[in-house]
Amino acid sequence: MTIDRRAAILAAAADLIREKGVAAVRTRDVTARAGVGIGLLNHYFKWNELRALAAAQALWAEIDRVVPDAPAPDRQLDVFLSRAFGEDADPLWRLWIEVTDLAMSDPDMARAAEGCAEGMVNELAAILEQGAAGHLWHCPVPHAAALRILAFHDGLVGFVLTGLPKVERADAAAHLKRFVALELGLPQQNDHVPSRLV
Amino acid sequence: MTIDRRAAILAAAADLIREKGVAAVRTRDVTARAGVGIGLLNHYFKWNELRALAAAQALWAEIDRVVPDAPAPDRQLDVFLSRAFGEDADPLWRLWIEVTDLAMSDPDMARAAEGCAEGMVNELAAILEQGAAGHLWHCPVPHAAALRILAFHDGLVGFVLTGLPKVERADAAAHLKRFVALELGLPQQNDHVPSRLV
DNA sequence: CGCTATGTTGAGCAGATGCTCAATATGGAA
DNA sequence: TTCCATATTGAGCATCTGCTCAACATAGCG
Repeated sequence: MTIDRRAAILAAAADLIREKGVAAVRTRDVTARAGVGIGLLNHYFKWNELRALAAAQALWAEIDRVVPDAPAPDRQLDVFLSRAFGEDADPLWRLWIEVTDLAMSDPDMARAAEGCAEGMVNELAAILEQGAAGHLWHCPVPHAAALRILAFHDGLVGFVLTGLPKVERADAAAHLKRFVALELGLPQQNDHVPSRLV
Repeated sequence: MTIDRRAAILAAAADLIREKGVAAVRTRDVTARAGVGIGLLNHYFKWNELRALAAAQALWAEIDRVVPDAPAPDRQLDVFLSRAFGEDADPLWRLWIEVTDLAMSDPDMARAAEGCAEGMVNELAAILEQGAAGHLWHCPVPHAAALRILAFHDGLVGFVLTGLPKVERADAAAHLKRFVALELGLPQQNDHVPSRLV
């Protein structure tokens, strides 16, 4: 039995996408990294398919790297909020922006990224639901609340990463914390939200 | 004095970008539309510069088309909210997503789009400030509030247009209305926000 | 008219890139 | 060992695309 070179090609593509972004990766880069001939890539994949599968795999890998487990829902939420605009998470969100942009015109990409998007919402919704069940906060419709929080976060992340418009990371984090507190009926912690922002 | 063919090239590029998106437009498309030779484009511009200038011009044109004037700030806000997720506005937001994505790796694009981004924030901030001055609502820091509202809107628009994750236009509009009402201390209008969402 | 400066043209260049396909290697069955 | 199906290779093809540059057109001036 030979090594599974199909999987090697997919893994190489995902690695390269994490390193250079989706748009910058070429078929030749992938086959070189995987240590196989150019022809083999086209034997197993069409480039659009491979790129979409690899991008989704890269997204999951970044999500796993950025969103670690925590014991209790309130700790999980703290971790989410404190890492939301950290530079550690930049690769994830750069990739996310690129993938969603491509998904507008590439059906393969749209299909492949579907699971990631739903996964992110569901993961946050689960945290919110657990916290609500444990009376840590109030959250009648966790899925909808998760959607809102992620939408706000997504928008702010775009601002921070593109500078359109220019927003400081710390300000973005403060905005998000304030929104989440509002959303969950938690008391505002004014040390986190400078009066210049609200 | 000859016709200003430089302006014709820029205008043709902007038109094509509005029709097909930034990524789909080629130098040859632009010169053909402008009715000039290929060489003239390169005489007056570098392609990256032209693309960035034209994209910014296209953005402004879409903004002007989607955001008309209204007499009073509360009417302006109503118009903003009711059009925020209308299909009329799709071209604007598709373009916006593409431009911000490109701005991450293209300094020309980032510089050209800067004004658009600041303009959108300032325009909304002005509305919020006027409304606050007229005691229509409460808004201590209009610029920060405008930033938050646009960030939330941007995030939701991305969800609606890419389907990552899938969100209905009507739900997105309801979420945004609720967010704005919360932000401005307005009473919630429950007919606009189904209980399924909150 | 001749002369010069500026405006304009488009065939063709150079480089990039996904993909083909004839040739070759490999592994297992008979 | 022989044979065949499958795996694998990479030079080369076809296409695309921004840009060059030698040639040509035009307008203003003396």
